[in-house]
Amino acid sequence: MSNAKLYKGSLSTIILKLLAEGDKMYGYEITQKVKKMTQGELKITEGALYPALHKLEADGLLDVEVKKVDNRLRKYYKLTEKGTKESINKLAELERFIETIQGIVNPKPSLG
Amino acid sequence: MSNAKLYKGSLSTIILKLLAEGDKMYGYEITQKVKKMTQGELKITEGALYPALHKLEADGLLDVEVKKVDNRLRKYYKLTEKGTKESINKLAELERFIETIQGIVNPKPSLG
DNA sequence: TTTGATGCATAAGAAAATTAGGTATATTTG
DNA sequence: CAAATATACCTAATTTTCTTATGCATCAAA
Repeated sequence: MSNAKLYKGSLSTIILKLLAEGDKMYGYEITQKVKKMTQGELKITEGALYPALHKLEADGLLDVEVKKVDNRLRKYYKLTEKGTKESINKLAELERFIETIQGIVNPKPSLG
Repeated sequence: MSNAKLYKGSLSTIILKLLAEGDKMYGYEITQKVKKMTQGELKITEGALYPALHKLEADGLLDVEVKKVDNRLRKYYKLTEKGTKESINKLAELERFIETIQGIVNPKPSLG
């Protein structure tokens, strides 16, 4: 279930971003959505996802709601107020990181 | 010596990229160059840098040459042939990773 | 009926950082 | 002159964050 090795540290940001879109989501749904959005490039492993979700919940960024659908359990997660704020921060941080990396990979001569 | 926290996994790629520019470099020089190129955004810690350099050397991607300048030791690193190839691969991988992340952070509606 | 998809979970291990030291020389600054 | 800062290397302990490998359960499809 894995592929890209470089996304270390960005998983929680990805989760927060998806949930900031509006709707609550459950774990499996997140893996499938990311897979689809990235054309299969990024396959989030369950061993990474569930601990990450639990940590975000423990940190007060997510609320959980358990539902039974088709006789199967789903744990729906949504952002708390704190989570909404944090998603904005994390997104900005990730975007700044990308710009920073771009500054190295594709530098402007004046700074190289 | 640290600041931006999201670059896990990209350090060796950064090192290879800088050395692919042409000139040999020594460790301290790399930290200073990255700091300058990123306007202080990315400060590579020595605890990360030196083990990374040693691993790249052990993997046959870098060659070392020790010099004494102003009565201080410098270990100059340069790419081996293998390292040159690997730098190209790693760079491409990093760029694909960035595109993938962009696809999530700034998705096209058709895939969202 | 057995494989694959859906849906959750955890434990052991690896990778890659941070943090916090250590050593030494040279320069700057109060 | 003494102390702080910059230059230059290093490593060990710890933490974070994954991967890999499981386990359990339901349901659909082959």
